[in-house]
Amino acid sequence: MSNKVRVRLAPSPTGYLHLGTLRVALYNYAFAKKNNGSFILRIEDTDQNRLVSDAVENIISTLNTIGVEFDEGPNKGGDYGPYVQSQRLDIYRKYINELIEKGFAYHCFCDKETLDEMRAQQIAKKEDPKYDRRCLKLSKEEVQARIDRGDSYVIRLRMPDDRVFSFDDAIRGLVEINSNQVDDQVILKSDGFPTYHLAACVDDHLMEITHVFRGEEWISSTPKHIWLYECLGWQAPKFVHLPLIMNTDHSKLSKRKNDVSVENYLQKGYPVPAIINYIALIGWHTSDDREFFSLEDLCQEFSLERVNKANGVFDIVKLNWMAGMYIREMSNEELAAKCRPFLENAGYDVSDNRKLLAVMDNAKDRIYCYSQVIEHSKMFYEDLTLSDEDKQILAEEDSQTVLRYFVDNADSIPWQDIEELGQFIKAGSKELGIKGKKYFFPLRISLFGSSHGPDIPKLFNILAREETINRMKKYIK
RNA sequence: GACCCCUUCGUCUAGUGGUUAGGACUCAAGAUUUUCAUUCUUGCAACAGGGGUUCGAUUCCCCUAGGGGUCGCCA
Repeated sequence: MSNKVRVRLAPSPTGYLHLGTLRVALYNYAFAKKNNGSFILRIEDTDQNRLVSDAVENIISTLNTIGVEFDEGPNKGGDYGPYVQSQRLDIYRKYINELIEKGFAYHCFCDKETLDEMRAQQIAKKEDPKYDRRCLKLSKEEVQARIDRGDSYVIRLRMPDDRVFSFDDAIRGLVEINSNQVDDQVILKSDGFPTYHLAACVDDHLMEITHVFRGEEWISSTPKHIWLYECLGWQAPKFVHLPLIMNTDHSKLSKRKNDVSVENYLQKGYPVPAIINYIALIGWHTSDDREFFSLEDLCQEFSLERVNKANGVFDIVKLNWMAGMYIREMSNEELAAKCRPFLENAGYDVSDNRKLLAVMDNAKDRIYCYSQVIEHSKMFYEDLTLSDEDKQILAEEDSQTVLRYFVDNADSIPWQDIEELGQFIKAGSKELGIKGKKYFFPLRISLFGSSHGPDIPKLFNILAREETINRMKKYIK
């Protein structure tokens, strides 16, 4: 076996790509790149009841748009396939049989009701709920008889008694757990599918995975996995238990309290690099004050030593700030390309490229995701709806004078240049002897639909001559 | 409840046996701007508590507390 680093992302297709899974993917990917290793995608679809039909598709396509590339995987191929667990059932069966033969695993015929009752009794007696191994006492003949009879059964892993399992976690260091705390885990379900524990261990070994990145919720079942490797005569990989991402109230990040699927953020039009950057920073940081990292930066800078131990709160406010920073860094052309689908979807005619770019320039400072471009551009593409208060302002004599002034001087307005527009507009104020709100409100209201908004010269520039004059004329009595 | 993991501003974090404990987000104030947004400046705000070890602990050790995770034929 080579020493080459091999890591895998092993999502179960029970939903769209989760923020937590994204972070594991990012760390895996960066770790692989940094160490010249391989990154593998493996689909863990052993729970047939919770499958979501288009989840695999979503997970792969989302990972693609994020930009993490796999060296091996379901639609990619590789020497260790298949990369979908439901296609590896015979492999698992083989090792399960081996475990049974060696006495490390046994048949269990207890049904759900029996187990529930057993647990209830144990809890009542203040004991730790654990399978009491009643089926372990069954003789070979009894077991065979019940199988022949067609009784439904599962296979359980027999954990050793009173043995301390310890492992050197890459993030936490030495972790020790006594086997007495660990249940005889079901490794083969009655539907013939293995559970995560068996499937993941077998696959990680067969696929020569060197580092297992996963959330810290797996720490307490790690003894099962170590034991499994031992029973099969295999060497366990290095475990890398990552801290969890939490809701603001410090509960485990959940659908109920946050948008947890990456899809949500993609749909809203958060810049992909911002999503990557923000998520990577929950639980990882360099030793300096830097906080902007591209995927490439991450691949260069990432190290396990700098992954935090403590859970991290997902703070949408900071994500929004960071996303806004990425948008402000974009050129108007880039932003237009990203926003175009949203604008077209809203039914706006964005064929005038000059106008589109000017609208983008204005929106850039005000949004943190592309979908928000609508609320900051609708006043340039739709007819304005004015409040009664604003209508009154426009009806005032000074307002009328201001509007008429610009309509009458349309020919001499320097429409192309914001600087010159500014000067022209200032000069108008002097000439009319109207200044401050009296001067600027009618302009902004008639052109923009609100007394608060972009600079007047920008408004002129965005709308250009024809539309500016038309909008003003509309409110001249 | 048992076991395991964790603990620096509200949040993400940097950091060291001796620092005014640093940065970022948020918030507040100010500047710029006719207004809004952006930008800039300043400010508020943390070493969970108690014992040790030490000349000296935020930093090392122990205990307590708090938070989180696990205890499924889910992953």
